[in-house]
Amino acid sequence: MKGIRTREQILDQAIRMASILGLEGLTIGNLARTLHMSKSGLFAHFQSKENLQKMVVEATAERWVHFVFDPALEKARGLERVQALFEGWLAWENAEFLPGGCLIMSSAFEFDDRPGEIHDQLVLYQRRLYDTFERAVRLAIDEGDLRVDLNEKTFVFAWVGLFLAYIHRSRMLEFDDAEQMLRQGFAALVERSRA
Amino acid sequence: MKGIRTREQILDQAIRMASILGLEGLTIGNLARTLHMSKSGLFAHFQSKENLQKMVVEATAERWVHFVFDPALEKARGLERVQALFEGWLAWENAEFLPGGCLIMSSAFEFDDRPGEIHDQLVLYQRRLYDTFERAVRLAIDEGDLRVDLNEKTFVFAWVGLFLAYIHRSRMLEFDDAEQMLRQGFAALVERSRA
DNA sequence: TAAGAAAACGAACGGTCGATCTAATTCGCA
DNA sequence: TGCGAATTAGATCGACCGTTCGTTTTCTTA
Repeated sequence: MKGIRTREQILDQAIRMASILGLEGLTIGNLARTLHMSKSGLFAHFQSKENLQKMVVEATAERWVHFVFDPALEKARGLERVQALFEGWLAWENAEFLPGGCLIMSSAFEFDDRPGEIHDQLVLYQRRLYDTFERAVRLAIDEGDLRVDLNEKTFVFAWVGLFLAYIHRSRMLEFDDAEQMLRQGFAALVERSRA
Repeated sequence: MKGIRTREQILDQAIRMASILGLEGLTIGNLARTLHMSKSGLFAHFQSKENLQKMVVEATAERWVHFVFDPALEKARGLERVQALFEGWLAWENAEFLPGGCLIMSSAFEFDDRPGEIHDQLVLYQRRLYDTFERAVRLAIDEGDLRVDLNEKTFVFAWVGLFLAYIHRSRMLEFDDAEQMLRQGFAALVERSRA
């Protein structure tokens, strides 16, 4: 019973560290030291490093659903829901439990050339994210908010691009106009996609 | 004399490996093994791991200038040069000497939360890339190819975003329509920016 | 071609990695 | 309260990390 609770705490901290150091930079010794635990005691909760990484990715994906997807689902289908996904994803990127930013996206760039189960798992969640967004855009078209000749894949491609450029500009270049440029870019994307 | 030549070969291979494994994933032992050298013999060329990483980044940036920037400079200022930068950067991303893709961009996502000299060096080159692109767009405006009310930062922000989305879609999601979507997205960006 | 410089080598260092034991502790529940 | 199970600690393993050392090989050139 207690084990489950501590495992949650471990995963919580592991997500924090992985968002900064990456899934490979995350080490069991460092994680245990931060949590004032022994390496072996922590290790017992997971059976391998790779398993820990998997669980970190899975727990992060679950949080994403709760933090970004579920609230947007409560909005009416159409442009309103698309906007909610946009705001939710942006808030997610800057959430206090992800000090290094969206772990799913940064892990994608980390593991794009490293085959294995983690890679496959990440691909799965990336595609779900695209599917989620494309479905919301498709509904916005059906609802009459966006142009009928709009390609939802094109829309989401540009959307993800703006988001990645935002991450790059805010985290790497440390320009403080990054959020403004993201919002402006997305607003323009929406405007030229309106019905 | 010979040392310089071997160091070039080492850096050549180091760039290859770093583009796949990242600057941290690159290890001296692995690099030496691949080149059929001893660790110590290779190490003598650089004085530390960090120094090797710095030289890898510097050598990559030099190549970028030769591969992307210089050819574009031979084009006439204006939209033609912007297009040349676009094509050059895309060819760079898929160049055979960068099997893992653009090292500058992937390193940026790797080091965005790791302070130090490498981070600062990367920031410098990132900003140069933005400056280069923005200057080319500015010239295209001055030449009358693009709208006078166009903000070159906004244009480049969207451009970089499309490029990052392309990397993500082609390398991570492994969708084969990535290049098509990039070209289509960039062409649309140019079209709505025309004078 | 012989001498000095440059380059590469092999062995070893302290440290950390993930992983595996056994022993001690703590927990849940009859 | 006490017992069995679940959980944590501690010691240790082999592998690899970056780094240093003294030595040997290879190159350069006088």
